[in-house]
Amino acid sequence: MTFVKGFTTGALTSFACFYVYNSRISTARKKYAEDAESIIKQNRVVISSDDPMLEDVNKLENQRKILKYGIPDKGPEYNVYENHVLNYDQARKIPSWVAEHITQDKLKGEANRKHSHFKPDPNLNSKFNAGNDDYLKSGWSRGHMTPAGNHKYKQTAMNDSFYLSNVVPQNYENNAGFWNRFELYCRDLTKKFKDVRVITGPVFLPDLEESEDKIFIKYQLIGKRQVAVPTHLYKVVIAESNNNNNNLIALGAFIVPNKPIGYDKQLTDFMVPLEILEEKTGLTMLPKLDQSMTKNLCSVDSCQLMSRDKFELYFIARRLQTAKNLDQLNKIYNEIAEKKLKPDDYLIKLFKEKEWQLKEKELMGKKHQKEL
DNA sequence: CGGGCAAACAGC
DNA sequence: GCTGTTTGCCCG
Repeated sequence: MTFVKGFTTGALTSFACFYVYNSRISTARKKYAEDAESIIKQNRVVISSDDPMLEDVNKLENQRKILKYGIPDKGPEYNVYENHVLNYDQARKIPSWVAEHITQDKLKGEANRKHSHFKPDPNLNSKFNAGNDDYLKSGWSRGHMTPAGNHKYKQTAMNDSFYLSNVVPQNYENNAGFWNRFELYCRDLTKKFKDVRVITGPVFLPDLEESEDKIFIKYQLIGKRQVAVPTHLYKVVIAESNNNNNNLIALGAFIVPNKPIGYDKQLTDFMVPLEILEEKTGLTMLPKLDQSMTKNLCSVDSCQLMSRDKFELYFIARRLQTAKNLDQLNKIYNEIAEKKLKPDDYLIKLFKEKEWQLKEKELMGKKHQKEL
């Protein structure tokens, strides 16, 4: 079947442009193009279904016309930072995924979050950037996707994680509690696995209990820029080791509600098949991974988060180290008894060291006052 | 570790 | 005068 149609001078020039500039046209293709050109010179364009090359040429010409003013741009496919890579969702003003590689070396170092500050990401199109004021007094915390604690080895890497391109509105209690323990668990995996890779991001899911015959996804928007509050957060964890020439790749996918999660819940309660996570996010997470070569993370590892006692002792230990005087030190230490926790040897040692240090300091202070 | 808030301060 | 940034102190 052959169609013959008239054409305008515009079509001729656009075709000529296409012909001149598209260097990808092969020699064989060139012949078709030349044929096409000779037909064009006769004021006719022939599109033939049994002439695939010519049809191709016409398709491309048509595409050029349709997209005369450019292709709608949803922003970069991904942005690269010192120690993480992410894709930013310009409509929701949050990342759609954040990828990172965790090793033991990266978890050691002097980088400290007190030297970092949340701020808009200067690498983004400012038109779509979120601001601190969007989060302020919104009722939601600024939750890191790749956590600050995964970048201890380098201050600039940690600073990068404080760009709001790496942040989503997260429930306070979830962020400080369950999610925090989840992140600690990921770091802990580096003790068993040489390489740990994690992809983290938001998910928007319908509340099936609330819906009846029709299903809706409902989510809050905060601030003047209307930053989207995800209903859930996900993590894909890939842990690898090659001990005894035996290459083990462990894979786990998790979807956690963006709300307080108690100690009664286990990490495995939130495990989902990767396919489900991919379906819900619209992302093929690991296109280059042969999944038949992987094992379930929670079958080769306990997937056990830190217990309540251990966790509370853990951050009491952190706070002990920041105590500035004996009064404060004792106050923090007394919390252990108040919460009916049993201090471990490490914590007792830490307290004694700090106590000695502060006593010394206060003694020096008094001596100094007397001299004056 | 994960966060916030308010006072003090600098700058226009 | 107001506004944005730093500092110190607070919590789970």
